[in-house]
Amino acid sequence: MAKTNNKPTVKDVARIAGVSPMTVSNVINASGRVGEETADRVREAIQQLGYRQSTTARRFRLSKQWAIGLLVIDENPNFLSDPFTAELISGLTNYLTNIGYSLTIRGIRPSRFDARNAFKGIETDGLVLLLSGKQNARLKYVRATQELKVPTVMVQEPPFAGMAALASVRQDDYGGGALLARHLLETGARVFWMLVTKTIWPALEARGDGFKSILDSIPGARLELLMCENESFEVVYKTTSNALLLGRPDALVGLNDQMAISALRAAQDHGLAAPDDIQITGFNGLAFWKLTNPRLTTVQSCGHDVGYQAAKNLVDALNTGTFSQNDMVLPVRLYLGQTTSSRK
Amino acid sequence: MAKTNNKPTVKDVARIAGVSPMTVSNVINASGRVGEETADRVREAIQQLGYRQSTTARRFRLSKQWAIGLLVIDENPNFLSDPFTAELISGLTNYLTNIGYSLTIRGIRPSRFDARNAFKGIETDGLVLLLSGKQNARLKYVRATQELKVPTVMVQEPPFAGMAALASVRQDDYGGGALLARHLLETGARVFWMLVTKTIWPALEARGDGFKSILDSIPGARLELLMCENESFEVVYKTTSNALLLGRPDALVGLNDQMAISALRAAQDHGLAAPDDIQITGFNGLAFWKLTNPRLTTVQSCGHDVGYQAAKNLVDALNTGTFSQNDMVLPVRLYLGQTTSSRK
DNA sequence: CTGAAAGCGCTTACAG
DNA sequence: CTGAAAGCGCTTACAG
Repeated sequence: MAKTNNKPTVKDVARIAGVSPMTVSNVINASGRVGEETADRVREAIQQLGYRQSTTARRFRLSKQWAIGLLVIDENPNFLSDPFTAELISGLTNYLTNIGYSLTIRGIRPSRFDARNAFKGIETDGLVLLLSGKQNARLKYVRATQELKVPTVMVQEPPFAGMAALASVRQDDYGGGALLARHLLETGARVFWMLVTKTIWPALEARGDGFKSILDSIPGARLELLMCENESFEVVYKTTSNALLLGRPDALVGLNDQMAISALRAAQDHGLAAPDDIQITGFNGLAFWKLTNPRLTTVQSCGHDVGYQAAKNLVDALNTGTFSQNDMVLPVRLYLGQTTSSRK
Repeated sequence: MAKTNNKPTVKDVARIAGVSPMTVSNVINASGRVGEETADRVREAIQQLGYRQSTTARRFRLSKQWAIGLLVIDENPNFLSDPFTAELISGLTNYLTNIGYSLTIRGIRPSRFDARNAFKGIETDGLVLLLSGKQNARLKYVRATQELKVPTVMVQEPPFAGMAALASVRQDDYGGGALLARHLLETGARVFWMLVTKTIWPALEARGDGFKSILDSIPGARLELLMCENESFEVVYKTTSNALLLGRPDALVGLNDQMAISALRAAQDHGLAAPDDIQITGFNGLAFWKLTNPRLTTVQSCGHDVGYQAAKNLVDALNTGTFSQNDMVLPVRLYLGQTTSSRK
């Protein structure tokens, strides 16, 4: 077959330099078993021809991709606009880029998930999973990804039992929820409304569960759920606003900052001031949180670290054959803002 | 050489189905020149073996990647936290995923840019460029990318003359800046402080230039630049705060919403209320902007559309050989919020 | 230190 | 409708 394009190859370089292709290969990959003089000749030929190594051919030959896939299962196609996800991806790429790996991101909407086609065109050395949905749905996604037979790290998700090629890296969302509950209880709050959405994210669930766990032992403490169709400003605002027509909690609990702020706006428009009339807490404390007014009481997430550690754990597993740590849990910390009272 | 792994190949499928490898290939790629019965036998064999086509081998064979690269030149390694960039990427992936392409993102810090190594490991059918820095630095990046010899689209950047394999897709930032200036002039404002950063983004420059262009013909109108080391909350807050000790403009002009809000907080802490004591405008109106309080007067960007059109334009060029449009400019619109006065 | 041979998995002409 | 041959660009044993 005729060449489809005229890019120079190792063969061309070899001819110009008067050596064999594998000597060229050795020079490029710095194997160090080439004479200095020969290597110089090869480098000159590379310059002269403008030769660039074909990554595709190399990947093919070595059946190694130097690439990690990130799979996000989200109903929202614009999942990058979530600050935690953006931080997570930053952490992943910061680690991977340094060691010459690239990250391939794929977002799939659960309603369109099809085990046969979901991973078409994806070929990576490892996989990072950010899953949403009910436990059995998440298990389904994990089972499907296992067919790719590559080491996999789930982020923001507790481990599944009995899957060796699968590790977890997550932050202590449960503990963060507990921190918020203790703080609010100390201010005297007893009646709580928690904003939840139909899309289930295990991390958000953990925050909620951590919060509830503290209330259980407190007499008089009461938690109600405000179910929002999705986490857009409009929906959270409207849902909160409607609920406030019928009652008023001591505190509104958002499972992330966006929802907390949306609810805060609704409360303000009902003439309620934070923290005196109503308290509000969020979760994440990333990027835009510093711009919130009043500054939100929140738990500072470590999305970047979760991504960084997930990538590190995964690449280590690629190199050693096993995960050094099967469930990594990173700490979070409470940040007191202006939307909760000081101790009463 | 022995096989490095035991994944089934077309050969294995062919043997089981009792056909030749190219018949398997024809079935997989639905060439349609295979008898129904034979095709069924092949599909059964695929099922039985759990065969998955090797994307790498296919890419290698056809020297086509079905992949687009996004190159971001940014001093900030966490460039994903910028709402516009996140929207842009959403737009790119939304278009690309639908047609079976993937997006490879690479962020490079200008100080570390090295033409020889910048694109190591990147092999894509096309390139999208989001550049920062001075004009001649940007030109340098573009020249370097041209060595990859793939069609390239610059986003948020006006076209460079005389480069055929290069097109531009951007929004009307200049016009957006002009909209804001006209609006502020109508409120009676004459003295403006514009928040600028050391890192030069052509889009932000265009916003500033558009703004200035309107002031030029207005007697008494005065523009001063507040130079911020970077666009973090802390720096913009501090810079604005220091400046407010020495004077007070009629309006603060942020070239994006983040900076505008940061400046607004400084103004508030100086006892200035918007819009009565001081007016403030932003730019972008994406994601978190709805959460701003008071709601910022801004220009609504279309980062998603810019990304979507850039991807479409690029893939069309891949298929046809030339760009149908060399400079696409998308419209923006003014959104009046609560940080500017109504007409006086 | 350097090279001739073989092959990674796939698909495009070209025959039949 | 189906197949035998060739080759995409690279690198790993294996010789010398």
